[in-house]
Amino acid sequence: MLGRMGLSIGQVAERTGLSVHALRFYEKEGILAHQVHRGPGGRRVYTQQDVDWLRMCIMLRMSGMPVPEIRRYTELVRQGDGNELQRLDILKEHQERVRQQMVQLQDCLDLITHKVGIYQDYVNSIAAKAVGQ
Amino acid sequence: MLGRMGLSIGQVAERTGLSVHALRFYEKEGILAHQVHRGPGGRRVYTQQDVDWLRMCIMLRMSGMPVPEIRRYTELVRQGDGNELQRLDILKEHQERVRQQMVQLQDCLDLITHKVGIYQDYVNSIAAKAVGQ
DNA sequence: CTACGAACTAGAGCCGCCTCTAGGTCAAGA
DNA sequence: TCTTGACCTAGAGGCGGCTCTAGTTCGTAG
Repeated sequence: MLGRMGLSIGQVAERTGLSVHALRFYEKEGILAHQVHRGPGGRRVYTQQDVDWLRMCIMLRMSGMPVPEIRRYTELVRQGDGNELQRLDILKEHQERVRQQMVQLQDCLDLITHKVGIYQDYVNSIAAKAVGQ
Repeated sequence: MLGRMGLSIGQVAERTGLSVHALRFYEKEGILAHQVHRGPGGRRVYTQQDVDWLRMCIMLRMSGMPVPEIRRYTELVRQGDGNELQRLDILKEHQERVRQQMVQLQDCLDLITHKVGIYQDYVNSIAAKAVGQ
């Protein structure tokens, strides 16, 4: 049961939506800000902070930040104070990429919506004819 | 030189931004609405319509539609009139996915922007201190 | 002639990101 | 005692989407 603050890998999987496989993979990839503590039998014991960190990583991944870049960011955080400017650079760069991504996506959406409109009108007109006869 | 309407694979690559490899790959995957005509020596000859179609496919891909689904859509178009409702379904479904994607992306962007703000303030305050001394 | 550039085919290879397997430990419950 | 289930490690495997290789065939330019 791990005491009130400790979470098993399964519980973290539930809470984050990641698979236990993915959690171990992320750890191996150096994507955890603080080394995961081990309980009896060598089992991982996560804290709420780990879960919070993972949730942020999930946001970064979802928005397309590659694993190696998340690792670089994580390493800076692990190193501690003094590199805030570098962290800021990574975040700003990513922010810009996400903005561009959204613009692109909006263009795609406009095209799709345009085509949906055309097909919808066509399908409606066919249906109207069928009723008319 | 291919006559005024015919384009070589290289020209289409230039015009679409796809690689010639990708163009052959897309064709093999059944992602061309009309069979590509072949010129002397078995070389592909594309029309402007092919380019237009490819540009739409690129939009679908960019917005995350998987190749197999683009193929299904393409097949419907190849079959000709009568299946507009099915085409509409595919487009609407994708439209919805893109919308959700944008919402997600906006959430990510909000988080990132929030963090950028925090780091920016911090970095500014450090800079201010340095000036003050 | 020869040599270049651009095209061709079939199929292998690569990258990113997990996902799964094999073989094992351990604790609690029937 | 035996089984079940959650966990462990190391490493193989899979998937989507290209990308590249090998070995040719052309047509034009030097």
